Amino acid sequence: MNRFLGHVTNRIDAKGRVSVPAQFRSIIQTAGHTELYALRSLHLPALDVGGPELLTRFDKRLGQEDPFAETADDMSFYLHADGGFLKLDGDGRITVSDFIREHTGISGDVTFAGANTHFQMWHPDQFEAHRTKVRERLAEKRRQGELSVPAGGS
Amino acid sequence: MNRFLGHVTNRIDAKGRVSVPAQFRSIIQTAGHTELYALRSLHLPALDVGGPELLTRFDKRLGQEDPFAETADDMSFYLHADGGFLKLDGDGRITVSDFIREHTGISGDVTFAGANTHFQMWHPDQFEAHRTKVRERLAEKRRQGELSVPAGGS
DNA sequence: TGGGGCACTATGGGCGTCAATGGGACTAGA
DNA sequence: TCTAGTCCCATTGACGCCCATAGTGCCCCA
Repeated sequence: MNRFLGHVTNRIDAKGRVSVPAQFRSIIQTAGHTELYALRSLHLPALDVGGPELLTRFDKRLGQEDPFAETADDMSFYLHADGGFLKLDGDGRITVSDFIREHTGISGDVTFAGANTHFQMWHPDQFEAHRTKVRERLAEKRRQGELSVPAGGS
Repeated sequence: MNRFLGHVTNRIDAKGRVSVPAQFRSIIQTAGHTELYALRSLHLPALDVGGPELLTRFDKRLGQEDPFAETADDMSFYLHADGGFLKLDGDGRITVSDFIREHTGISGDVTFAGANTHFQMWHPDQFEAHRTKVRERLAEKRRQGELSVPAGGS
């Protein structure tokens, strides 16, 4: 399966390293990459991480904006200044830099959460809090009949 | 028959594994899959489980949402981060992870319940309680004449 | 119609592999 | 020379893969 799915929590060691879950790693390595592109999420205390093509994908969207509009400037700044690369070491670990810690509050453990085309890095507590909120919002929508379960068929 | 019907309770062994009922397994294996997609039910202490196409079906639903709205983000998080794959071993068993135990309260035994296009995993007691409640609700509705049972045929 | 045997499922357990983690040593830059 | 980053290796615990066994239902045949 070539999608990022599920979530795992790993420990940061004394040297500030943390193992990227093997399942996620294999997806990236299958694509032939040894680097990760990380971006601070706009509205969540989490990091969006993926292979280098993640940046490409965002860049493409940026290209569709009017280059003279303020939005394009903002997006470009956001992508290139507020994002960065993370190097995978030989054992599939990355170093948790201040760039990561500041935005996410991560200190001792990291929760890696799948997001289909990429994955996210969270402070375990923040992740749990967000999960609870998301479930509440969706349950509410469901109660209001705004969410219909897709019809089966097989 | 390619529908999930009935319910069975199986034991979790010392290694935390439990056999998926052969009846359910055969439906999934007939489709050529060795993986299961599991999702924590929004309103029940149960897991919704099915073949990978279950995720595809939900993904399709997600595609109908406005990608910039909060609901789309929530749904993606719910589907991709709060859901995950369960691997079937050579004997048709899955390991019951904390991911499952936390949400369902499952510890020693698991009740597998058919749900037509997919099936559910329950703590036996919770399942029994839910079953009783559902029957009561339906009986009440019927008493109020809100439920008409279609005439049987065949 | 009853008995024997076959097929299959659920369950238990051994064992090898791999992932996660910890730590030492080397290198380069300050 | 000291520090930070990298590379490499060791440990351990979890998990996948394999085989064994027991219980059960079904079928066939006498």
